[in-house]
Amino acid sequence: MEALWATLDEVALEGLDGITPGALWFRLASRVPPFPLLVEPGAQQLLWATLTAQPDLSFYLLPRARAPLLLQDRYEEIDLETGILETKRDPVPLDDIYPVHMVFDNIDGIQGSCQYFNERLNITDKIRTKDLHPCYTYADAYEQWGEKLVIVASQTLRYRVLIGCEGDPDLKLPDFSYCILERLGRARWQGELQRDLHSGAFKVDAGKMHYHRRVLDRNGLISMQSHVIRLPSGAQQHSILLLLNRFHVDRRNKYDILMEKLSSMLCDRPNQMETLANLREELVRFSFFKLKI
DNA sequence: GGCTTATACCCAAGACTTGA
DNA sequence: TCAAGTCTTGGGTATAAGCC
Repeated sequence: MEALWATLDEVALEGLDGITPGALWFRLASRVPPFPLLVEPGAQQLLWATLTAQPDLSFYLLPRARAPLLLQDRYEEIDLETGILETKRDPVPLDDIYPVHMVFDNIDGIQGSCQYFNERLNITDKIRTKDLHPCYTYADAYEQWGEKLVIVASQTLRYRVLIGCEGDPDLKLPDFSYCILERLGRARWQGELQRDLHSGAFKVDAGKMHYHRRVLDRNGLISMQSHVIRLPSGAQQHSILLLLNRFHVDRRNKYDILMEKLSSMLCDRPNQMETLANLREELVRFSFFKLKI
C-alpha cells in the first residue's frame, strides 16, 4: 500500500503535464524517503497493473516522445560551513522538458501547465476496460507507445499533493499562482529560486512573479528561504528559495550562521554584554575567514 | 447607465547587498 | 562611490462583476 501511495504521489507531483513511464521509474528510484520496492521489471509490471486500476489516473498519448527526465542537485556544491552554494563552473541550465504553457479559465476546472494540453490524445479507454482492468501488460504498452505515453493524475489528486493533508481543498487559486505551486511540486526537495521562475520558466517581470507568489505565501502553501550562490567569478547572487511546505528543510544560510556566531559571542561575554564595535570587529574577522565576505 | 469594488497588470522607484 | 542584480512596493490603468 505504501508503494502505491508513493507512486500516486509521484504521478500527481509531476503536474498536468503528466509523467512518462521512464520518468516515473526514475522518480521512484530517486525518491526521498526511499521507495520501498526495487524498481525492476517485475515491480514495474505490478505497479503498472495497479496504476491502470486507479480511477484518479488518466492516460494520454503525446504527439512526440518526451525527452528523458534529468535531475540536478542544487545542494551538491553547497558549503555546509557557510550555507553558500559554491558554483565551480558556469551554470548550464538543463533543457526544460516541462516548458510553461499555462491553462487559463478551463471550464472543467483544470489548472496547471501542459505543453500539449490541446494536442495530446486521451487513450485511457485503450489502456483499461470500463471495470478498471488493464488491457496491456507494461511491456506491451511501452513497446507500443514508449515515452509518448503519459500518466496524468486527476485535478483533485494533483491539488491535494500540492497543498498537503492540512490544506483547504476548497481554496481556489488563480491559474498563474497554481502553476507556480505546480512547479514547486515538481521541484520536490530541490525547490525553485524565485529568480529562475520569473527570468527563466515563466518569463515575467519580478513584480508580476511577486504578485502571484504572494497569494501562495498568504495562504501558507509555500516556504521561503534566503539563498546565496557564489559564482565562479566570486560574485554572490542573492535570491529566494521557494518550496512546498511538505518539502521544507531548514537550511542554514549565511545570515543564520552570522546570527548563531553573534549569539555564541554574547554568551561568552560577562553578563552577555559587549560593545557594538567589538562585536562588529569580531564578526568581520569571522566573516573574512569563514564566509569570505 | 453610473458607481463601487476587486482583480490583474505594467512600470518606476526604492531597498538591500555585492563587487569593482 | 557607483553599477548591477534581485526583490518589494505603490501608483496608475484596464477590465469585469455586482449593485442601485
